[in-house]
Amino acid sequence: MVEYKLEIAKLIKEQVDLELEEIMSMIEVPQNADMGDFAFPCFKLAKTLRKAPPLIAKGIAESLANASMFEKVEQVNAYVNMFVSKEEFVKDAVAEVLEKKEDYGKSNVGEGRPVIVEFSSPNIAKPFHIGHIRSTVIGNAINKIYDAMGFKVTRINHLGDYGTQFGKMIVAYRHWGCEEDVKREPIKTLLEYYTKFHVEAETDPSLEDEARETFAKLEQGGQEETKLWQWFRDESLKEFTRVYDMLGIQYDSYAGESFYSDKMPQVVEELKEKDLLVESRGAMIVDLEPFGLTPAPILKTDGSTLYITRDLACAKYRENTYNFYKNIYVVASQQNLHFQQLKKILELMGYEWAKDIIHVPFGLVSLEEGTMSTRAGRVVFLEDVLNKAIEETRKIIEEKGVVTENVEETAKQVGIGAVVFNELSNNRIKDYVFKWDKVLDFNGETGPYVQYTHARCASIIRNAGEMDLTGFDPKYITSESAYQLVKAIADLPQVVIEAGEKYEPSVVTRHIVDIAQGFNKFYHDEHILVDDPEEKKAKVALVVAAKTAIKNGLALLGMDAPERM
RNA sequence: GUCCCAUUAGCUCAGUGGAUAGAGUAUCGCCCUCCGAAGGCGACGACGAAGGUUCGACUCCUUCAUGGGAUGCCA
Repeated sequence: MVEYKLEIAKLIKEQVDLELEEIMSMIEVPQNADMGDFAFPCFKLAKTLRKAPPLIAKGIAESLANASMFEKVEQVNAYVNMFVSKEEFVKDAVAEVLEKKEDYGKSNVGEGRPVIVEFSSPNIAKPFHIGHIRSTVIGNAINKIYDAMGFKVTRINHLGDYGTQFGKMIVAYRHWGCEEDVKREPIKTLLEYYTKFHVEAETDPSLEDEARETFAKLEQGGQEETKLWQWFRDESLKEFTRVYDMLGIQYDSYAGESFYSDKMPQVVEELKEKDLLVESRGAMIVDLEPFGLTPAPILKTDGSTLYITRDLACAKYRENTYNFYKNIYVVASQQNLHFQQLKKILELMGYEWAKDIIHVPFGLVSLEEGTMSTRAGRVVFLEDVLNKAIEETRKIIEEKGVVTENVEETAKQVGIGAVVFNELSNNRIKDYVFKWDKVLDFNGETGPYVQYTHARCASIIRNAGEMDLTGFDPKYITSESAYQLVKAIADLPQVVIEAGEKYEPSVVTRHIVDIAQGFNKFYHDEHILVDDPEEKKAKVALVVAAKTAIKNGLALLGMDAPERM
C-alpha cells in the first residue's frame, strides 16, 4: 500500500502545484472502508487555487478516474476518494507473503547500522517481580523490531550489580549467612539478609559504616569481598536466566554497572578538564541550571561515584565499542530526569552522539493494595504469574481436548504468550494496576485470541492437504471481508517500521489483532475449502498469508504461534 | 514550590489537524446438521473544564481541575 501512495501522489502532482512529499503527507486512509482505500482532502488548496474545495476535488477526481490503478474514483464534498483495483493489489500482496515466508514483515531501513537495546537490567539479589516485566518484554520486542528493520542489534542486560547495597549484603552474610540457604534459594535468601540488615541497622548504626567500608574494599578489589560478590552475582543470574528462558529472551552482553567501575576515573578526569565539574556542598557536581535541570552530582562528599557517573562511563564505552547509531535505554519513566541529565552532560562534553541516546520510558505497575514493595510483602512475582497463566491454560486445553500431544509445551506457549501480549497491548507510557483476572482472561483482544486464530489457519491448511498455490486467481479473494484481510496483511511491514520509529511495540500488537479480526470475519463470511479447485486454491493462499503474517508478527513480540491449541 | 506525564463508553484501552471518534470487556439478545465457539453478529454506551489558533481541534497553544512521577550526594 505504501507504493500506491507514491503513485497516487505523482498523479495528483500533475494537477496541483505542490511538492511530492507534501502531497504524500496529505493523502490519508479513510477510517471508513466504504469511503475508499485512499482519500485526498482539498481544503488546503482552496486558498492558492481560489476555488471551492469540492470543485477542486471534482477536478482531481475526474483526472484520476482513468488511471489503471483505480477501480473507482469519486468526489465527496471536499474529498477525492480512491478505490484501487482489487485484483492486482490482492495478487501482489498475497504473492509477496507466500514468497517471503518467515521474512515477511522485514525491511532494510536499518541498512545494518548498529543499535544497542538495553533492557530488563534487574538488580542482583532482588526478586523479579511483575514490575520488571515491562522493561524486559518491551525491550525484547524493540530489539526484535529493530532487527526486523535491518539494524544490527546488540542486546544488553545492564545488571544492577554494584553499589553500597552489596556492602550491606556482604556484611549481612558475614553476620547471619548460611551457604546452603543461598545455594538453595539465592535471591530469596539474599533478600532476607538485605532486609535483616535494614532492621538491625536501625538499632545498630555501626552496621552502616561497616557496609560502606566493605563496599570500599570491594571497589578496591579486596579478595574476600570480590569472591562473595561474584558468588552472589552468579547465583542471582542463574535465577534470572530461568525467567529469561521461559520468555525466550537472550542477551549479547551482561555488562552491568560493575563492568564500568574501572572506567569512571577517566570520565571524572575528563569532566574536570572540560571545566564542567564544580564543588558544591562538599560534593562534585555538574551544574545544569542554565538548562532548566537540577544539578547532577558526580562524586559524593566521600569521593565515591554515583549512578550517573557510571552511566557516563558506560555511554562512552558503548560509543567506542559499538559506534552506535542509536543507544536505546528501556527504563522506567521515573528516570526521565536522569536521562535528560545524562544526555545534557554528554552534549556539554562535546559529543555529538549525545543525540543518539534514546530513553524509552514506560509507566508504573502497581497493585490494588498500592505501590509494590518487596520489603512490605506487597509484591507479585513474575514467575508466579507465568506459572499461573500456564496452569490456567493447561486446564482449558484439557477441557477442549483438541491438543493431546505436547500439552505442556502448548500450555507454556499460550500461557506465557497471554502475559506477554497483555503487557504489550497498551501504550508503554501508561501506568497500570496489576490484576490477576485481567492477565488470566483469554477472551477478546488477547494473546490466546490471536494464537487461536493462527491455529485455526493452520487447521484449515491441514484440511486442505498438499496444494500448489502458485498462480492462484485473485478474483476469488476480492470480497469485502477478504479484501479487508489482505489490506491488513499488506500493512504489516509498514506497521513494523512505525513501531520501531516510535519505540512502541503496541503498534504491532494492535495490528496483529486487526489481522486476526480480519481473518475471523473472512472465515465467518465465506466457506474456504470449497469444491471448485481454483477458488479453493486462492482462498487457501489467503489463509497461508494470514497465518504467516500473524506468526511473524507474534515473533516480533517474542511470542510463539502454536499449530494447535 | 518547580518540572514531566496522564485524563476518551460502567471498566480497560485505540485514535497520523480532516468525513458518522474505533475496539475489547461488562450488560441484554442471536449464531455450531457446514473448514476449530479461546469464534462471529446485533443492542446499549464516551473526548476532565474553560478560553484561543485554524476553513476544520480528541489531536496544537494558554489557564484550571483530578491522578501519577521526578525534584543534588539510592538506582
